[in-house]
Amino acid sequence: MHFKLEYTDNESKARVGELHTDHGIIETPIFMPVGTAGTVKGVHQHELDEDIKAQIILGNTYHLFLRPSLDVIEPAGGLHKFINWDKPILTDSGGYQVYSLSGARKIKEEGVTFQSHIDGSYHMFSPERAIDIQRSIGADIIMAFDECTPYPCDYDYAKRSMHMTHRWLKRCMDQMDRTESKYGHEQALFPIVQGSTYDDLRKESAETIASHHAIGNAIGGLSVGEPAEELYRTTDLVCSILPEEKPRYLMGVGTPINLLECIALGVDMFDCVMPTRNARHGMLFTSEGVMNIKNKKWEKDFSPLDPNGTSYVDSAYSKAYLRHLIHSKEHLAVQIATVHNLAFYLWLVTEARKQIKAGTFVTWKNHMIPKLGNRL
RNA sequence: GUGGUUGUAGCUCAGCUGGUUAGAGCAUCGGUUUGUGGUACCGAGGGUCGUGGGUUCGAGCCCCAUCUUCCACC
Repeated sequence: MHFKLEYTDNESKARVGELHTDHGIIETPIFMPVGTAGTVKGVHQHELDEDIKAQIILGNTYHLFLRPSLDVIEPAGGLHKFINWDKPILTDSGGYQVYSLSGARKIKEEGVTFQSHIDGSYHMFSPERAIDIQRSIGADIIMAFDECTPYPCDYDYAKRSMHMTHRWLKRCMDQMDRTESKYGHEQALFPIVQGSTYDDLRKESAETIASHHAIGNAIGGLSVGEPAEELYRTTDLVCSILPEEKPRYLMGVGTPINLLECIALGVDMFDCVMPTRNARHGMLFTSEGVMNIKNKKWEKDFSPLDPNGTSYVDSAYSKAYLRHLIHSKEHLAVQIATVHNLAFYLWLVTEARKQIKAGTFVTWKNHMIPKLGNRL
């Protein structure tokens, strides 16, 4: 696997590149739809490919490990075959679940013991175990096992946690060296920068991560409730230290505005549950702003869902119809809204890519951001 | 016709022996959601307690009349 940096913007730190994997090329900047349990909720794999134009999707180690479990994924031939998706997959290591399931887990140097949310059974994830599981799942990009600290987080805790994440990274890398891919394609480990919102910790963490010369690097521990200015300041600082020639993945971000602002800071890859989760609750993202399709004002609006939208659902269905489906809790509502939101997110990053190559990115971004914040 | 039964928010219903501004679920309206424990969560609006009298310091609760729901009997 390798990354080819193709263009760098003159007016910002935005870049255009290609990440070559054994399952195909990912054109950056890219947004990666989240498919926690082996599915991007509500959409078919062929829709992901043909309508949404996703180039890579996420899976989740914690969730897939508990269900269906490796006993099913391994004999299936790995996650790609199991779910019928032959483009790249990235798996999160379960580090975020350690954070989000904070009620039912215990963190130690050796690893994390936690209780299954499904049947209450006890399990232990160590850095070594997280790598082994991700080998069995077979993702192209596998994430280091880290601790994602909450916001706010006191300095001493953030510092100790960051150092443990660094030690865990070393153990992840050693385990990568001791093992090999199970399904014949290359798997790359991305390490994760931590350090909460403390500049000196972020600097130290970014330098440590950079020193490992991984194929790509990730920024974690953000978009956990901090103000947008903190997100941008920290991302800017970390990007200035991470190597130019390697892809940068900002984990868990974000809103359409977050994406454009962070692309301008030099981020290449994003993932976020926002377009999929919010779709299920009736919030649609469009190039003219966000729309709560549940609102009464759409009741008799029979115009296309999004006249500027790129996916077939945007012209095939009306606002009034989607409102009706959402209110009726119909399954088709989830499908339409999710296809729309993901297609919009993919359009946004693809358009950003074009604008960077054309040298018009900053002008375009400044034109888009006020619109993206509108409430329709 | 007689006896009993019922009437409280748009809907289904709680409201203990009468005691502050009458509650819930659903529905409606609005908001939240950032490496997915999310068909989730938060908030708001909405009732002259069938109607009219009466008893009482005080009535959704007690009494009378009347209308209404359902049941049984003639």
